[in-house]
Amino acid sequence: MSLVAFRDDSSGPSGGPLHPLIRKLETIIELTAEEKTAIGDLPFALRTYPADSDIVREHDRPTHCVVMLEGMACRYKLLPGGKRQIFSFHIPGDMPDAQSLHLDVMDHSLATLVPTQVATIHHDVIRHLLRTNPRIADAIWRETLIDAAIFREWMANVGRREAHARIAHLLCELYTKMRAVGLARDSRLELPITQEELADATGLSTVHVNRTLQQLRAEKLIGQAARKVIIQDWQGLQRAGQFDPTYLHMRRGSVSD
Amino acid sequence: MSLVAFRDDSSGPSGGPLHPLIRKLETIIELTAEEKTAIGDLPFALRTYPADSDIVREHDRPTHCVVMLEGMACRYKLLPGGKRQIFSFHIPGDMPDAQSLHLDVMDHSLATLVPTQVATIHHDVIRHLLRTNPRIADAIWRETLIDAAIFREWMANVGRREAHARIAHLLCELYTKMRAVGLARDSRLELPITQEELADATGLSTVHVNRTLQQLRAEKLIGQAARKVIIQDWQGLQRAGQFDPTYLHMRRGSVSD
DNA sequence: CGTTAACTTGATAGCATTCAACTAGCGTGG
DNA sequence: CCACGCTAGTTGAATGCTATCAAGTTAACG
Repeated sequence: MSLVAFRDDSSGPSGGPLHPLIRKLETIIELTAEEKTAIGDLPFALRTYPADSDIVREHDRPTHCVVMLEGMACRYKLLPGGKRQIFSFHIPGDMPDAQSLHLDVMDHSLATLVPTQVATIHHDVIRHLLRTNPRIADAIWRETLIDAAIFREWMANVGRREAHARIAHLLCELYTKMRAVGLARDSRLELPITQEELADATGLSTVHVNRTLQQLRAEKLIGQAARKVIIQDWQGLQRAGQFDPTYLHMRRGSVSD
Repeated sequence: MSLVAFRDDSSGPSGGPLHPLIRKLETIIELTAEEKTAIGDLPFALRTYPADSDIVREHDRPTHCVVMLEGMACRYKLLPGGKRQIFSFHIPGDMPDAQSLHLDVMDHSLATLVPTQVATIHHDVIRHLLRTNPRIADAIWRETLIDAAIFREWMANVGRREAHARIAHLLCELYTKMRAVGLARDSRLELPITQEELADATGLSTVHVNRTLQQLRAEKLIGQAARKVIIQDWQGLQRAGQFDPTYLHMRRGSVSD
């Protein structure tokens, strides 16, 4: 059902396995037919990971980049003492370790949340693509800058908002991002994220996340549902989370509601 | 006295106003003479700002990039409710709004902490430089990725460390970064940062920052000094802050002690 | 239908905030 | 030259948000 979201409406019959990446880049720039072909023809390897497994680990020296095709992943770091901070969630089309093109050692890890399929592409291949297609290089650079903007917003979220707003803000962001790539619609999003992961993303304890979600439900901002979030009051949720999507740098028209 | 740190030891007699940028890039890659000339010859405008004034504001659409020449600045965002989160501190050589090359609207502000001199360079000029000097483009992309790595570390700092470690970690980072460009030495760094700014960078209250600093002093990790931090126990401070400089992605040899 | 992971609930403890007042340092001006 | 005034830093008391601990409940899954 949700696969419909990935169908290629604009680039002809095939689509190809790397299509989610093309689709994602097209939310940034218009790609020419040649550019789409250049991406679609990239040699890659398909890899499938079970839930909760590391794709790339801190201290690794990757030789390949990862393109998300299906599933969901997160970047995180474990601190001495055992606490974990999650930095971002990633959905199909994302290239979560683009930084490894320029930074040789990983300073954090990338892990799956659910069974996930990715394409791995050798750095040399991508570097050649970027050298010969400056517009694609710019688009990917832009992507990494948006990543950074999201990190900043999360920093503000964790540092200066209280639990209620933090959770609301995160839900607003996830809904907005997933909606933009067709993974959510009608105020309904599949969220394969446990409360523990929500806690590690917001700097809270699981217990407090649980209570805060209950409060949001009591306020009729979101609805009850297993592994799924139903937004009952989008305006209210944005208000509660002080959500202003500017930092996502989406194109006009793709911002929801 | 600290101006000595800016003198150009490697590139001949002049240096030129943009020398801090060249120096900074040289901590990333070896620049050829031609590349240094290309940067040194960039047309720019000098601008001087008093302390506590905005250089770029949220929602601006910059047409120029800023290169820090002298002083200190920070990036921040004000949240509804009046709270402020500081995302980063910037020192001479930094290009704090490089993102404006690819993201048209500012999602945060850039402000001075002390009287500060910057060079502004038109986007078109920089874009031309990057197009004709791919290695410089890569170096600057790399810089923006390190920025992002620092954001992540700060997120973990704010989200998962308690006050004592947070402050210690921040001091370790500032010392390491400033030492790398010659703005600190002998465990001594000039820190024109108020406790309020420290608080907004760590997600704490000024009162708690004050008490935490006192504790660090009582533990003999740092020394008492106005507008200056003297590190009395570098090993201990790193331990207290769980500081591991990997995320700064500095070249081997430039990491201190 | 048993087993485990995820979620929920209640009670207690604690780190950090807030409020309010006070001190120190420093530049300005009488 | 010292008073004034402002900013930055300091201190104490009270409150509160969130964590922790421990136990129970639900849901998912083979």
